[in-house]
Amino acid sequence: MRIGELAKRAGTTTRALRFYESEGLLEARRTSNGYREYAEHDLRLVREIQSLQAVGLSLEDTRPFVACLRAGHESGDSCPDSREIYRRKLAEVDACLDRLNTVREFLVARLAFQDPCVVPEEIQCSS
Amino acid sequence: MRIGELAKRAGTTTRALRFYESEGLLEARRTSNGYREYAEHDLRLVREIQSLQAVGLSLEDTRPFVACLRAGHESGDSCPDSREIYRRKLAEVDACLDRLNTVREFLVARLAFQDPCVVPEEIQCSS
DNA sequence: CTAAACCTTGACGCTCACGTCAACGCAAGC
DNA sequence: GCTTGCGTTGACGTGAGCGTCAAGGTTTAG
Repeated sequence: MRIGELAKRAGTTTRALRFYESEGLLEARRTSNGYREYAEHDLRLVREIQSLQAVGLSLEDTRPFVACLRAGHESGDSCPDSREIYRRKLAEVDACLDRLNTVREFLVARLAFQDPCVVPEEIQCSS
Repeated sequence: MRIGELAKRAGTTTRALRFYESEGLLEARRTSNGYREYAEHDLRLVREIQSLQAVGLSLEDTRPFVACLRAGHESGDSCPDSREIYRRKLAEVDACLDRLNTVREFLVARLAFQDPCVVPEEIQCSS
């Protein structure tokens, strides 16, 4: 299958797929005219990347999962490196939740009363 | 006070202050040699901007607060526009909290078992 | 034969809040 | 007079994950 079909089946764009390749997440053999040719297996890889991005992992963080699938495992998160990423992300999420709860309380307080109030330190939770 | 002193007293940089000015958040009269000259009042404005950024508001969102202070109010969030920003932000934070809790449960589940699991839709909570 | 619909690489655009030069002027201490 | 440390404007860089041309080659349907 060529890049357009893979993109359509994965619900993404050719640009994204080329970007993944440039990042070393995806590989493709080339046909004689230089077109990329993908296998069914690659659809699985793309879907893995997408679902991980959906939970807020960076592309960088998806590497171990892709490698895990490439290594032949049935699921991308059955390898130690992948599970470590999960743990790191969980810690991040927990920290973010704490922070957002603090912010929430601050906002609620400011909306309820009009008293000056001490402000927390910094913020930059993403994902 | 000149820009360097204001930056130091506010714990920020001259670059940031010039940027605020370019965004219309801060104004300064100029001395004969072209140097910016700030009043004590401006320190208050900068602090307001900083504390709002600390709770995750964008610079754009700090405008009403700054305007409120400029209008002579004792606190930047005593004006309707400011309070509206608070409400919008609170809604954002709540949505983000929901999303992060979903993500958290997903991560915990994946770490606990190794079963395949349906993945949520999209993510992009910031602040 | 031609137009449409694919594919290729390369390169700039986007968001946000500045950081980091570059190249210069001004002021003060020695 | 020279250095040091202020200030000025302008312009490009940063990160993430692509979007969006640009300028071409290829394949297929009519």
